[in-house]
Amino acid sequence: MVGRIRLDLRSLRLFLSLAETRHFGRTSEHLHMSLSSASRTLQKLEGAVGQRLFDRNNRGVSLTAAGTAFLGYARETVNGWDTLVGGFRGEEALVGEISLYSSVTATHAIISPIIEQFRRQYPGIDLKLHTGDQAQAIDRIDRGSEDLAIAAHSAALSPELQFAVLEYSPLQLIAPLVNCAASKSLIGLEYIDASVNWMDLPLIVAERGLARERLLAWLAEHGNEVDIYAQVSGHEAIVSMVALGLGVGVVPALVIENSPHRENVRVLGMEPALEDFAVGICARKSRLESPLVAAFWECARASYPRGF
Amino acid sequence: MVGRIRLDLRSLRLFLSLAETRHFGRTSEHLHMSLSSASRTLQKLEGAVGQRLFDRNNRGVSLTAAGTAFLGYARETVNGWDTLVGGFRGEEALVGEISLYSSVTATHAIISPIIEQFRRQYPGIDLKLHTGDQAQAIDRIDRGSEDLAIAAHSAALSPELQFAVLEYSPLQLIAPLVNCAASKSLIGLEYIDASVNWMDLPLIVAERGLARERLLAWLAEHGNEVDIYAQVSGHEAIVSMVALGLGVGVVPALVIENSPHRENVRVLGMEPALEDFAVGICARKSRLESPLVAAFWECARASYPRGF
DNA sequence: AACCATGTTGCATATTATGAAACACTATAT
DNA sequence: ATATAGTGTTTCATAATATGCAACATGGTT
Repeated sequence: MVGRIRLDLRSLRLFLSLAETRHFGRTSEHLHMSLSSASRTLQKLEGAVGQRLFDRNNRGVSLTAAGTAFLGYARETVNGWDTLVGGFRGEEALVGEISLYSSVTATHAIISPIIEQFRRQYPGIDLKLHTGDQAQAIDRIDRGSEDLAIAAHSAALSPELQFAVLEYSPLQLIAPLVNCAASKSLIGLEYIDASVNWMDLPLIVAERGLARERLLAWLAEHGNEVDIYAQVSGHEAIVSMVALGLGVGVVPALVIENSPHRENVRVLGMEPALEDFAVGICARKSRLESPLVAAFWECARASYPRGF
Repeated sequence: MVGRIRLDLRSLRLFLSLAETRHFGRTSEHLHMSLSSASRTLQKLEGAVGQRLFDRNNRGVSLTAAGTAFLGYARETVNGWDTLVGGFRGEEALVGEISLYSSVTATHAIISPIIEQFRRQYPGIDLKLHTGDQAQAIDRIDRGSEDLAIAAHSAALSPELQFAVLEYSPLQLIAPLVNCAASKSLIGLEYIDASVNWMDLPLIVAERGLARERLLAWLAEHGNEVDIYAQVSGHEAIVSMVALGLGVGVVPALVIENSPHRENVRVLGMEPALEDFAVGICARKSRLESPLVAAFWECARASYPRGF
C-alpha cells in the first residue's frame, strides 16, 4: 500500500537491540533474522521516521541524535505493549521473547527441566533456542547476540557477565570399544598410567574451549608428547569419532551420558583427574534487567537448587 | 514469519477510528481501505493482543473492557509517533493523515488554493481526497467517515458539526444551446417568466441535496407543474445532460463555471432568484480537536478570509 | 596486494495484505 | 411468513511486501 507508514514492534525491537549491540551481525543473531533483512528493516524504519537513526561504518554502528531521541519512544512502546498484553494474560504475566544458546547435549540434559517449568509459568514468553558448540557460548553472550547461554564456567569471565553454576560434570577420557590401534594400546587398563605411551593414542580434541585447555595443560604438566589426530567442533562429535575407533578424547561426563554412542566407548581414569566442568547459565548483567530474562534465570535457579 | 507479533501504526489507527465511529463501514471509508480488510486487520490485532477489543453485532460495534484498556496505549503510541516524527521534520511540524470529501468541481474551484498553502505549511500531513456527490458531504461528516468536507450549508445542521462558509454561489437555471425542444420553448427569453410553460421544459434535477430542495420548494410556491425528466447524482452530470439538450436544470454557478460544457449552456434568470449556495467547509467538532484537522481548517480560513 | 569485517543491494522466492464477491446473521418492513 | 436492509465475516485470487542468498562496496589490517 503506497504511502504506508511502517512502524511495527519487530522494527522497534530491532532498533533497541541494535542500540545495545551496535552490530548488525549480533543483532540479527539475537532476533533470528538474516543480516540483510535486519539492514533492510532498519532502512524502512528510518524511511518512516524520515531520519537516520544510526551511523554505519566498518567497525559497527552508533546512534545518531535522532536515534537517541527515538530510544525513549521505542522503549515505551515495546514495554507498554508487553506490560499491557501481559496484563491481559494474567497478573504479572510477561510477554515477549528471549534467546538461549546451548549445545545439543545441554538442551536435553540441562535445559529440559528448566523449560518445563518456564513454559508453565510464563506461557507468554517465546523462547528462541539456538544450538551449537558450547565453546562459543560465553562469546555469544559477551557480544550480545544471545540473551542467555548454557556454558562451562571459565576463570577469565568478564565482569559484565553473570554466571550461575547448575551442576558439575567431570571431564573424562574416553576410548573406543571396537578393535583398533587405540583400544589395543589400552587393553586391560582402567587408568592412564606411566605405562601408556600417548604417542600410540590418536587424540581427538576440541578446536577450542575449556576441555581442550584443561587437557593440553594437563599434558604439558605431565610432560607427555601426544599425537593430536583431529580437532573438532563440539564434544558430541568427539564421542562419535571415538566410538568409531578413530582415537581417544576428553569430554564432560554429561556429554557421554547423553550420547547415542555411549555404549561404544569406555571411560578411563586419569591421575590426577581433570578439573570438573562447572556447567551453568550465563547472561550479561545488563540483560538480566529485562524481566523476561530474569524470569528464565529464576526458573533455572528453582530447577537446580543445589547449583546456585 | 510464524509467531510474529503484529502491531503497527495502521492497526492502531484502525482501532482508534473504530473506537470513535463504532462502525466498520465508516471506519473503512475514513481510512480508505476495504471493509473486509478492516475486519481482517482488526482480527489480527486482537490475535496479537490475545483479547477481543470490540463486541460486534448487527447495529455496529462497542468496545470491550480490554478495548477500553487498550485505548490509552494506542493513543499514546500513535500520538507519540506523530509528535516525535513531526519534531524531526521541524518545529511544530505535524505528521499524519486526514481525509477530505469534496465534489470534483469543489476540488478545482475551492480546494485548490487551500491545498496549495496547506502542502507548503504541512508537508508531513498526508491529505486523502475523496470525491463524489457533494449532497453526501454532510452525511459523511455526520457519521464519521470523513474528517472534513466541502458542502453547502444547510439550515438543519447537527450541533455536533462545525461549518464555515467559504463563498456563496448562486443557484442558476441552465438551458441548452443546441437546437432542441427545450431551447425552442425558451427562444429569445432571458428570464423564466409567466409565459413559460414548465411542462414544455424537461427538468433534470439532483437525486437529493439542497439544490433539489430549493428548486422543488420554489416550484411549489409558484404553483407550476413540471415534468421531471431525470434525477441524477451530482451537479456536474446535470450540466452535461443539459448541454446535450436533454432538458433544463438548476446548479450552482460554481459548477457551471468549472464545467467543460459551460459554453454549451446558457443561464436563464429566475424571479425571484433561488437562495444562494453557502459553500463551505464542514467537520465534526470532535475531529477539530485533532491538530491535523485543525491545521487544514486554519488554512481554509486563511485562504478565504472573506468567507469565515 | 590480499584478506577480513562491516553493512548494502539485486533478485528470486516466500509470506502476508488486500479487495471483490459471496456469505451469515439479525432487525425491520411489508 | 417473506423480502429487504444493514451489519460484519470468510473465501479466494491477486497484489504487495518481507525475506534470505549471493554478490557487492567500503575501509581497516596484515
